[in-house]
Amino acid sequence: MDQRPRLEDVAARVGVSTASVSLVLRGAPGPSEQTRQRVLAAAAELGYRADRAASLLARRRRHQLGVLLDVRSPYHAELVEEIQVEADRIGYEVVLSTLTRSHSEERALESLLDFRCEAVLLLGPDSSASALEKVAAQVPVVVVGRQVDSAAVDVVRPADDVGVAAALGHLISLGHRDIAFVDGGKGAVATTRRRGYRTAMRRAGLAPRVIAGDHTEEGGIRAGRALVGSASTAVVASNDRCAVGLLDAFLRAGVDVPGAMSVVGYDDSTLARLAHIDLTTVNQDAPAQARHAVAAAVSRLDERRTDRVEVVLEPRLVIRGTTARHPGSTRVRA
Amino acid sequence: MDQRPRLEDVAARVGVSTASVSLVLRGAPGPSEQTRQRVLAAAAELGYRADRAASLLARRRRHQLGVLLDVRSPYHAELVEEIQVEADRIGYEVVLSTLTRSHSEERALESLLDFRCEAVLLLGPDSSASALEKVAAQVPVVVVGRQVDSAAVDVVRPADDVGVAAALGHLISLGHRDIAFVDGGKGAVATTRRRGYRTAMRRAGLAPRVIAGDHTEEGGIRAGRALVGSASTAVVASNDRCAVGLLDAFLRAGVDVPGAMSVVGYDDSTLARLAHIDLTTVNQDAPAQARHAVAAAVSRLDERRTDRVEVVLEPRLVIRGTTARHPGSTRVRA
DNA sequence: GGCTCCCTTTAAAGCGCTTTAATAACGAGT
DNA sequence: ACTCGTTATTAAAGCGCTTTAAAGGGAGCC
Repeated sequence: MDQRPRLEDVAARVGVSTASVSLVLRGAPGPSEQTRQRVLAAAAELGYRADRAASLLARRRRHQLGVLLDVRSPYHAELVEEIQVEADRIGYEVVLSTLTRSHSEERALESLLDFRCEAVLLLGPDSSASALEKVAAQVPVVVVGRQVDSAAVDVVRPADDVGVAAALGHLISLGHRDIAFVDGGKGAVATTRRRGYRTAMRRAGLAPRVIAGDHTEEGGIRAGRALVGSASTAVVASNDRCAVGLLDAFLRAGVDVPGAMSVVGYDDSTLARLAHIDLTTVNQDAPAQARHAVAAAVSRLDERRTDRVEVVLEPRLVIRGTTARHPGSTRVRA
Repeated sequence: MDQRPRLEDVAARVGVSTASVSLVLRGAPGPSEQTRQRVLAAAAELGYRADRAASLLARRRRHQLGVLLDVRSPYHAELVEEIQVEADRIGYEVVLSTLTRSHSEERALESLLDFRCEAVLLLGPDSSASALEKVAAQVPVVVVGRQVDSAAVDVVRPADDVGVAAALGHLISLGHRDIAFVDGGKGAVATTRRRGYRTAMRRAGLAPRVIAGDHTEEGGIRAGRALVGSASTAVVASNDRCAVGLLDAFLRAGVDVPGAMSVVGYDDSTLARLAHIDLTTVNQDAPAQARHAVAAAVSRLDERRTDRVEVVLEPRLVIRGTTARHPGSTRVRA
């Protein structure tokens, strides 16, 4: 067996046309029960599997969603899993494309377009609104996780400002005033969170303090060092990985968390849930985001929706062990 | 623009045949410089992108490698990144398929076959040797990360027994005798490591002690609880995530690591490198594995290799902060 | 001017499947 | 017996691209 069996081979074996075989294998109405049985038997014997490239080409509809992700992000992994499940449920296939050091966002996206996905879901993309619009002209685009100022793309995102504000509110209610924010870098998601922090601080009449950082543990560690000995008694990190870096730096510097310093993360990744870490953080409900994202794509495709959709999900503050009352205002066990 | 431009549209615009356009766009020899320029210009103007399904179908070769992974595994993420880079370099595309709760390994693999990947790389698959052989009858299969008793599939794997033995050797040289192992569950990779542990312990004349567990932090935490108060003074975990769970359990139980208990992980994931965790662990050189795996696939395809290849890479023990001398044999600062 | 020869271009035949319009088969109805 | 309706089956036309054999067009040479 050097060649895989083709539709024609199955047809020949049963003694019917390829059309009949095609109909049977896709469960389309038409073929009689007898034909159906014989075709199925023959297909099984030959180990026949349809060539997806050929079916895609012949079919008008492709029922295929492209997902752009960063395979190294645990948060994306969570989203992908949920997207996959949801797509499965409604009969769509999912094509994954990840960015790597040799595969820029643009490149990975092109790869998805070459597959002629009917729609693409972009997880936390950094592309500009105009770049996204260009893509949206070809295929429905759903951006997950960040805001996009464009009428052309659908957006499903957590209300980052609300999430950050909730984190801040929690800290403020604990008596903290000097609350720093560790930045997540130049990315779109990071930018929104930083802005949310600035706004919420201003509203509370507090002075914002943004420390440079990024969305990795390393960034958190560097920021943590910068914070040691500062006036800040609490800090919000742009994401959980960064927060873990902070915890690390504080641990090494002998800064007691949450005794002397409260820390809040963002994402509620599995990391945060570890008892070891037990991080107070903000949960973004990945399953709900996945469902909405898939629904947005599919409603464009199957229901010919044309108006823009923006789903903003309320994040939920998850209070764990890294936050406590302000050291000055405490004296609890006097 | 309701339809994307086709080859024919570009051809019409330039006033040449589709054949010429195809040749130009793929950089094939033939077309004159002038034609080339005009075609490229027209293609750019129209924003033309080839339909991959159509090209794949028309082309004999597909230059496409399928990768089966678990998107939630950080170790797989690392491998995928390297595979992607390597494939890029030699002009292959990569199709990703992940297992999720709705997408079993079998299902994800089928998906890859439907894409008519020329070869598939399976990251730590749990399928039986016979199931793998069935797949290998259709397409070259490279299993990454575990042993497979079959002449039909290529294997690229770390010498897990050597890695576990190295971990054990390190602990033994530190004076430990009661060294437990936290199991990784029923998976193939976990099985190999468990066996490696048993063998190495026997060789050293020590009594093995295997604690139930799995490859998650939760599993580590449970195992850690079971170990508290036991005779063991050191423990090797089946992977890093599990080791992190152990650390967590010990921390909460007030067991000093590495003072009273040494811990060794497996994978050298980014997790382990965190200063916070600073886990002694075993590095498996993901880039090298990725390179070998891609090379194995490609040599079957491009060089018509037919004999089996098994690459066994020596893992490297990375000593960090979670291991120390046996508490009894210490008295260092007497 | 006629004839090679080489370089460029193209017509046309698929790749393996889907889909539609048409055909065949077969009773039922009158 | 003949028409009409149904239902089962298939021939054939693509889907958008690649590829090969053959055509076209000069340039160079005698």
